[in-house]
Formats: sequence, structure tokens, C-alpha cells
Amino acid sequence: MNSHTEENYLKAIYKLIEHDTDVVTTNAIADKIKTKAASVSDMLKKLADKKLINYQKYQGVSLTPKGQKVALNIIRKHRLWEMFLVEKLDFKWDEVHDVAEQLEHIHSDKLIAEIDKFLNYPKVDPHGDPIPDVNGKLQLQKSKSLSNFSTGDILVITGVVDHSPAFLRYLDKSGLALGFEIKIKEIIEFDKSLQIMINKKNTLFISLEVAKNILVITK
Amino acid sequence: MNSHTEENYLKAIYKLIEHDTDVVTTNAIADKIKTKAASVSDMLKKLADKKLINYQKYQGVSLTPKGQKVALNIIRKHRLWEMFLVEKLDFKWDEVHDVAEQLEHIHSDKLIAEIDKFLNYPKVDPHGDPIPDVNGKLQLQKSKSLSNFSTGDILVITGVVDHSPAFLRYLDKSGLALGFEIKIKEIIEFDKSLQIMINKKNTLFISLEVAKNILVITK
DNA sequence: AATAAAATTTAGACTAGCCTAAATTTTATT
DNA sequence: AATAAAATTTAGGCTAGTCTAAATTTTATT
Repeated sequence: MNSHTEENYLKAIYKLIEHDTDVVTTNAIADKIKTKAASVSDMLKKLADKKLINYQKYQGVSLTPKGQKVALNIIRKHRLWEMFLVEKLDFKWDEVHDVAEQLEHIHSDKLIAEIDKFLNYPKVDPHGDPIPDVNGKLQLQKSKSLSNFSTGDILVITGVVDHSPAFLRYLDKSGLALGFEIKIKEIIEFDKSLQIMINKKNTLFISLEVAKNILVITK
Repeated sequence: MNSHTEENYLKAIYKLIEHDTDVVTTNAIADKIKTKAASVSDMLKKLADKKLINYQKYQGVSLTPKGQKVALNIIRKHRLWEMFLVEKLDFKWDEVHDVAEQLEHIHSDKLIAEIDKFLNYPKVDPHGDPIPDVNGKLQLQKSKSLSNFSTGDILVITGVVDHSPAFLRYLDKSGLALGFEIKIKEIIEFDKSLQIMINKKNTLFISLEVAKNILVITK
């Protein structure tokens, strides 16, 4: 049986590995799940015994196929639950994380299959993150950060990098949401901030920091 | 913080006290939650320290108002989740218990309020059990066991005593469901089994044991 | 290459919950 | 009322997961 805690470790490792390196450090994990490095070391030994991770003392860890499967299943459940909360229960996209963090550990294949059906098999969650399928397959994200584009480019918002409620509420307040069209009117020389037009209607200035955290595809 | 385990103890105590005595024994609790009496003794001390139960060594336990509130809140969540599973996700009434047993421990007031709203504020769960309101108030059940009635009585099924999947599936197979009308055609002298007519259409024999586990009100 | 700093692991201890076996208290029976 | 049986509690131990402090290994810097 996979405990709640074990699942959280595997998910953390998966997420740390996802974009960056091919190996995660003990400290990075400790940081991510808000525990101490010593506790992580303990747990890594146990996960390795169960063949869920590849682990050599002092050398960092990666997930075995078995561990990756567990991690992706948790992520699938997390994202489906987030979708459910937003689509069916009127949660805002900045309110779903903590509850989904609990719901993702409910064990019932039927339950998650029915939720998936109830939501009509969504491909992405409310933040634009892809939802792995039952086999752990992920649609690869071809979107890039808004900060990579140039004046005149016309783009569509597909996701966010930062998922913090503070950032998400800022986007709401600025009238930015997934699926909205953005045209880069100007990139300000001084601080690289962007003047953008949203849905051909409103113009808005956003900082480089904000632009970095908005994911888009070209239209 | 109320742990998962703590909540299960309080729920068990509530359910054991519900109909019968005013005090529960250690063994009864051990039995209910499938643990050993020694473990229960340990836990009772802790619950008493937290003022969740009234407990004197060797004298059995009852819930304090604080403990009762926790128990009723868990029961509320359990029954709302069962309702959700049946009404929205196509679960059968014999399939919901184990999943609801997990879902009842999710902590989020907003979540359960939204589920309640989504279901349009149901008063009873799929088994006919009343759903406590946010304050822990319970609609009192005025239904009685079908075994208490006599030939000629016309009744409506409102609930079940036994909640086991086996019994529930037997009812399904026999064409019995909540809200259905029953007329007692005859009570067989020999074994007190009943011949009943369902919804003025089909007749059926049921054992005394089965009759005892069906709750009804007079029409 | 040697050493200092940083990262990681080990040792030893703690808590929540559980267990078995032994001791104690209550209840039932003579 | 005394004793046997049943119920309950205590004592002592176990596991999962956490922690701090100390030891070890790796990495960075001189």
C-alpha cells in the first residue's frame, strides 16, 4: 500500500525533476515538502527499498518507472479534482490547491474514473496544466513563457508558472485568464516590462516578472 | 487538529450510543473499529484529555458536546458524500460506503457547503439516513421496522437497518427501493415471514430477518 | 592538492497508534 | 460473600515518520 506520505514524496520528486535536472537533491525535497533533510534521507532509503526511486547515497534520486507511475497517478487525481472544484462547485482557481492536495490521496479507481467522465474527460486543469491519462501519459506542453516573445506577437494564454493564490488573484484582477488573447504592444526598454492588449480590448502593463509566469502559445 | 483516527473513534462512539445505551464499552468500540481493547483504552485517555469524551476508568464512555459536534460533522460529511456519489457519479447504494469513509475526513468547510448546495440540500442519504445540518442538528427518524406491522398495513420504505452491500444488493434484486410502497398481504404463521405487494404490482416473500432490516412509515 | 563549506547521512530520541501479555477491576455465579 | 469469569487497563514494545545534533561525504575555494 502507498501511504499518503510516500505519495507526497514521489509527487515532490516528480515535480522537481519535471523541468530541470534528471536527479533531485535531498535538500530540494526537504524544501519542497517542508521537512528536514534528515527526514528525507530516512524516507529515501525506504522508497529505494520498495523500488520506487533510484537512489545512491549522496548522489540524488530519480523515480523508477514504478515510482513515476504512482506520482503521475497522484498528479492526475489532483488535477481532475481541481477541475471538478472549479467546474462544478464554483471554486476560484486560486482556491483549489489545498483541498485538491487532500482529495488526491483518496483511493478509488472507480471514483476517479467517474469524476473524469463527469467532467467530460478534460485534457488540462484550471491552471492549464495537462492532466495525465489513466496510464500516466501526459500531453506535452508546447507553450512558452510570455517573456520570450516580441513586440507585435499575438498569443493565447495557456497556463501559468507560479500557482500561488496571490499571483492568480492578480491575474483575475488584471482581467487575464486562460484562453484570452494577448498582443504585445511594446516592450519597455527601461525594465523590460510589457504593454499588452487583451482580447483586442484593454491595454495593460505587466512586469517582466509577471510575463515570465504567464505561459502562451502563438495564435 | 482532529486526526483521522480521532474522528473515527468519535464517530464509532456516536454510532454505538445512538440507539442503545447512554454509555459505550471499550470492547464495543474495539469491535466496531477493528482494533484491540488495549488500543482503545490508550485512545480513550487521549480523547478524555481533549475533553471530547466523558470517561472514567472501567465505566464506559460518552461524548461531550464538543465530541458530539465532531462526530456529527463527520457523519454529515459521510452522508453528503454518499449522496453525491449516488446522485452525480452513478454509484450504486451498495458501493458508496468505503469511498465515503475516506472522503468524510477531507477538511474544508467550503467544500462540504458547496457539495450540499450542488445536491440541493438533501435531508437524507441514499440509505434513508438523515443528514445532520451544519450545526449537527438531526431530523429525527420516525420510521419503524417493517416487522412491527400487521396484515393489511400500507407502508412506504424509508430506510434500512443493515447497510451491508449484500443486503442492499438483495433488496435491489427483489425490486425494493426507498420510496416504494409496500402492502402486507400476509404474515406466515410458520416462520413469521411476510408476503408483501410492492407498488401495487409484484408480490414477494421476505423473511422476518429481512423485514426487521427494512424501515418504513405508514402511508 | 589541501582545506573550508555545504550537503547529506547516521545516531538517537520523540509521538501517534497499534500490539501482546500481564495486572487490575468489575460482573456474574456459586 | 467468596470466587470465577469477563472486561478493562497498564506495561512494555513495535512501526512510520519526524526531529536535533553529530559524523561523514561531496563540492568549492584557496
